[in-house]
Amino acid sequence: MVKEPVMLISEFARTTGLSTDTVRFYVRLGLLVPETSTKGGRNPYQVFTAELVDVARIIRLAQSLGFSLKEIAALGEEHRAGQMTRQRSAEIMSQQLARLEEKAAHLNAMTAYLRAKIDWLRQEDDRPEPRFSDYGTPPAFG
Amino acid sequence: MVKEPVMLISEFARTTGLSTDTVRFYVRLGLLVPETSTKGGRNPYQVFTAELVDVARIIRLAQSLGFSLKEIAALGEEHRAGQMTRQRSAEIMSQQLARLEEKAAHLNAMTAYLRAKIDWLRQEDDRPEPRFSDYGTPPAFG
DNA sequence: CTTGACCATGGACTTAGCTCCAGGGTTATG
DNA sequence: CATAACCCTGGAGCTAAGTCCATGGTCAAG
Repeated sequence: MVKEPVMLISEFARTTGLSTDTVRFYVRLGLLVPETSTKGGRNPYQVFTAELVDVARIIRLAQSLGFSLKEIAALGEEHRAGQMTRQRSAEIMSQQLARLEEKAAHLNAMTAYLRAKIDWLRQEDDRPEPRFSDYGTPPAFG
Repeated sequence: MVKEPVMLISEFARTTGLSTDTVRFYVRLGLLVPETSTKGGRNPYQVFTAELVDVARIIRLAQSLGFSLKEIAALGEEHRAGQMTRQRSAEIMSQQLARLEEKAAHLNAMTAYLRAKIDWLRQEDDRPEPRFSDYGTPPAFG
């Protein structure tokens, strides 16, 4: 038996780089679901596992890629809510994956455009300035 | 001479899919810099060019990739502020490009993780569940 | 059994990014 | 010149995502 790292909120906050306030905030939103310690009396302490450290990292990453906490929560919600079959879980994750790939496409469009523009700027020539519309994803957002 | 499409705010809003309120908001933030019409008397009308339609698209795209309006504005600020050399512009854009590539790395990490997990879910085997920390970018955010 | 380090709750406050008026000017049309 | 259809400014209000107390309970050390 390897000892699973288990910690209280402030240590968890330190290891994830979040503030305790933010951690509690995420717990309220259901993004993080810590266990309940027997300690703490009427207001029991929350205990966080190593797994939750991973979850926290995913949350921050997803967030930095433009997903809202609500969207991120939805994922975990469904995961815990129903005792889903592995198949169902896989389906949901595939949808999530599709959204990531969409973002990747947008990213590639912007990257290509920027590259072209940088290139254009570096050459002292008189080709026409690159236009974003030529590199873009068609006019669809979300 | 091809007629550059020039429009007033409501048409611009329609073609970009933004609300006029949002457009005005962006103008206030300096994200969009329309020209000033001679019409409108004391409160002159703003006129928007096709170029700005492109800018609006870039803004929305960048935003969907997790850039804040402030970050997006900073880009354009510097662009307009100094009469920059092409070299300088290229440098700034290269930095921007680096940020995009960083995001791309994050995206790839998440994508790889999700794929692994989906795969794991679909196989009814008993390999260990994939851990995000094995796919991730090291613990650095921003 | 006191003291310092934690923990919890609840609520007020902040910033970003919009959205929604109200009030008033301008313009094109008949 | 009336009237609809625009335009402008200014300010209030809203949601998301935190942040910042104040207040009070719990625990471990000495």
